[in-house]
Amino acid sequence: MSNDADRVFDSLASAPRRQILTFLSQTALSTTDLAARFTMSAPAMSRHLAVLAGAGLVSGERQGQRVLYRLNRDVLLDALARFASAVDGPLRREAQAARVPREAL
Amino acid sequence: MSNDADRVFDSLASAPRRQILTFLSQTALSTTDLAARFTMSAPAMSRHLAVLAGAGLVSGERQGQRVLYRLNRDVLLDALARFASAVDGPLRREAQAARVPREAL
DNA sequence: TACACCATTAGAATATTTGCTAATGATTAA
DNA sequence: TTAATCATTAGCAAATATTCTAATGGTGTA
Repeated sequence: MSNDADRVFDSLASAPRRQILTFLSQTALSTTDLAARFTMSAPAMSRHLAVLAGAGLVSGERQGQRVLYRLNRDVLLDALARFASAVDGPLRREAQAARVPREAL
Repeated sequence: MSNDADRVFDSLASAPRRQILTFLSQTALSTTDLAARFTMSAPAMSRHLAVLAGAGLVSGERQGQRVLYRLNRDVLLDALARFASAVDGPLRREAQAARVPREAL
């Protein structure tokens, strides 16, 4: 019964996973690359990446032996924006409708 | 060792808690009010509210027997915006600097 | 083929979360 | 004061999450 927002916010509840996303916002990295940056075992990192991928926040693409993970920036920002809209109170509703598209910021 | 962001995102990992925040975005509500809307015991709701209050996302004010909880909208939106900025890649950095203040949207 | 390396899955230990009921505090009203 | 109501804390059980090491799978190279 878990929807997209559930998976995204479950993913973001982990500080290491949020940090992973910030690393991936700079460049694509492999499981081992990331594990080294975290002093964390590769299996543990692999699980974190699986959680993030399950939420659609990252995508892994095999490049030879390695699997390069990249951030799906739009999925993440859309989820944040969607929830931000949901908690924007009645007074801000019309402002929401006239919101400037993210690309224009 | 948990910082503000940790507490905010830990809070948001729970679907009921996210829903609580959307309810509170409309109006202040008491523990019992909220428990009734969730088919959840009052103690369970009280704990959720304690978690949210610990993250600074809501504030409770006693009004006679009841305790009215309100959403601290700015704390929530600031946390979301801060993380969104952190994952905005290099290409968007300069756009960030020129970002339109939230109030102007 | 045989070996090395990277990634993932499996299994286990520990810790945390989440829900309940029961008990305790706090406040108002009879 | 006594009773009623709302909120919270305490104690417990079940489920989940996080980490490790060991085992397995996939890929490239000698």
